[in-house]
Amino acid sequence: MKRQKRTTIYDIAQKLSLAASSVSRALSDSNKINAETKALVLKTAAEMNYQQNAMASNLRKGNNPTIGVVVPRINQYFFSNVIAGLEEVTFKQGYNLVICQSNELHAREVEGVNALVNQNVSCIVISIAAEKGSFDHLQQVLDRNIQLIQFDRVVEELETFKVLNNNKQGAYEAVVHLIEQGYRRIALLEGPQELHIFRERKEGYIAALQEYGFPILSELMYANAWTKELGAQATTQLLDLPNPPDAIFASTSDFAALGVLEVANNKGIPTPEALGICGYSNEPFTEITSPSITTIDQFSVEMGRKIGNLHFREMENFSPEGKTKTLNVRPKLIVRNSTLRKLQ
Amino acid sequence: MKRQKRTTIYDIAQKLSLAASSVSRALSDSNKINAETKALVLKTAAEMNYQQNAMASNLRKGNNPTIGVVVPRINQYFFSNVIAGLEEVTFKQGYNLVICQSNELHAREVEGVNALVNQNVSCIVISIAAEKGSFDHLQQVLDRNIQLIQFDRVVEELETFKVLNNNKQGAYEAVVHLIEQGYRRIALLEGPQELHIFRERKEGYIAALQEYGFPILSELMYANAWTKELGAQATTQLLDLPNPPDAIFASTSDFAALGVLEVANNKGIPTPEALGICGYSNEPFTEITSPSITTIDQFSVEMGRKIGNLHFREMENFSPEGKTKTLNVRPKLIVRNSTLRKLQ
DNA sequence: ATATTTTAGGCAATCGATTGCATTTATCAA
DNA sequence: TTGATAAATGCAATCGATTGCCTAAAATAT
Repeated sequence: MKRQKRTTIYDIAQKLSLAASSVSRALSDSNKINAETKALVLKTAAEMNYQQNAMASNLRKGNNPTIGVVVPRINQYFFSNVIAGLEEVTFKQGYNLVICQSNELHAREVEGVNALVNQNVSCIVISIAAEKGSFDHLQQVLDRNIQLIQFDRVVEELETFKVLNNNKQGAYEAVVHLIEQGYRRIALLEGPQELHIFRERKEGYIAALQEYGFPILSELMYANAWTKELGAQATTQLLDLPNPPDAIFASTSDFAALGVLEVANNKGIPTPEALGICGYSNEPFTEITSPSITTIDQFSVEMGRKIGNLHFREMENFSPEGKTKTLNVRPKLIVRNSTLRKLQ
Repeated sequence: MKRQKRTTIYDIAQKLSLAASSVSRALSDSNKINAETKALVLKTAAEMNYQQNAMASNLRKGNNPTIGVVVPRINQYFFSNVIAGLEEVTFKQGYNLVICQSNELHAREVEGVNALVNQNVSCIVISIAAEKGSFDHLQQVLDRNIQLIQFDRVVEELETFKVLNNNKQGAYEAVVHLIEQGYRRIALLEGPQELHIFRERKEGYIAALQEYGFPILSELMYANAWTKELGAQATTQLLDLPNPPDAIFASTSDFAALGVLEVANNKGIPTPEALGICGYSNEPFTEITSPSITTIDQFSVEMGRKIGNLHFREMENFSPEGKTKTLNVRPKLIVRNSTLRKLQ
């Protein structure tokens, strides 16, 4: 295994009888170098197959042009799309993206964040795990003057940049739509209330009902139904009520909505006629179920781009006062057949 | 913006009146250090909020415990799952994962690979872009003695580790299944033949037909149908043939199969009775279409884990002769309603 | 009590690129 | 022709951690 050493600027310098500093200047396109020399260095570097050692450069410059990302799961539609959008922006800027997944576990989240701090990344982008714990690890990021951008699931009390969906708004619009379609007993599938996104969605649900003068009935609010199976289970119980709902808003996810739909289909309850169903996230599959599922689009790729742009814009004119800036992405209701009783 | 300097080993050394080397030894758990001293250093480091500077360490040690990944699209089901599986393994080993997407463009792939080489990562994991070009960039990786693991879509002529699905096998099994279900004119939707995975699937299709004595009919093989739209278009044309197929194997993707299904549904052609449909990849949605779609599972998360394990195993007992090792992941046919005419 | 081995810790070079400052060379003005 | 200025290049320190080599002290053997 012949380990051919990498070419360094010293190798180039020696070959050209120059100082390493000149080579460095030529490569970094400094203006303190003669045009001819620069051309010569560039040519020689290419010939010698030179590739800069990023670690040396970063060490000396004291910064690492890298953005670290920590998400619960990489292979979840929403997150993988955010990452895709973010990567688009970071790549254009010549930045790298380092990715960790927390698997919804707090301990892994902490480990991931620390690893990124060690790398001295210039920014950490995070959506916190469902399993909440202390947020010392995030405070540390701030103390070290590493930019912190939280998105979607955030620690509210921490003063950082935040990029959020307006969850209350999304839920509100969904429920208003259900009411306008003539549904009168609208049930809610809730997510874990430790996460503010689920609290906000619940608020939106309540706000809409109140605005239209509907009662808020606790028997129609079902806690912790955020998978397909739990959604199905919740549906079975809700439909067994003496006075069952005529619509179910699965505010947790489209997967929960899918569980609802399956139960309805199995029981022969026609959707949308006898039961309206609305999900959250606009997963690709919602378009192709029968009937297709009404849901809320979160513009995930766009959200990723927004995060990236936020970082690079702040880098330039970093404003100490702006540390807490919050960007809101307005979600959009996607009306499909599972709630469409009336012609629009 | 007060920029409080990071604590370094020198700070700790000074505080304890020790040499930096001793601090380093204590932190790296060397055996050349007294147990008490070690404990003291560890305690002080924690108090002073010390975090190692990974760049300095990596520079000195000449390696970067990082695996770089280049895939066409991060947010594609198959790839995001492979990455998730890979991350699982790399994280356990304390390795980082750096991710780039090529967007199917050769130029971006080259840029991404070069960025990773600059970072001096210890391994590059790649699935090449559909837009093929020279593979000098990959040759360079090898020349620099960085491990290269190709997966799924590979440059065959390059001697590297490869982790593959047995595409021929998968396609073969699918077509045999169709034949056993009584389908007699089985059409094939092909992907770009520059990519070997699509060539192999075609081979599997042909092999199955031949084995059962069926003719290979070029009019039933439709090139480049690898999106939903192209799949639908292909189906329309195939069904307009004087002697149309009674089954369509969308070897390119489940999305193409979905396009087939939609056309069939629109035309009122019953599936699976009059038209059998089989996709490829086992996308989540194939389970919930009506009818559900028969497809081939690629064990993507498992594939990611295999890639990671391959790297770490080879690191230990690196065997020069083993440079070309190929791991095959055997795909599995998932039979669903879109091809099920007979009771099993 | 002396010689030998272990153990703990210090010194200083090193990884490769960058950069402030010093120096040389070229250019121009007087 | 000489002095002043600008341009190009060299020198050497630096970023922070690691590690080979060396020395002093402690532990063990003779």
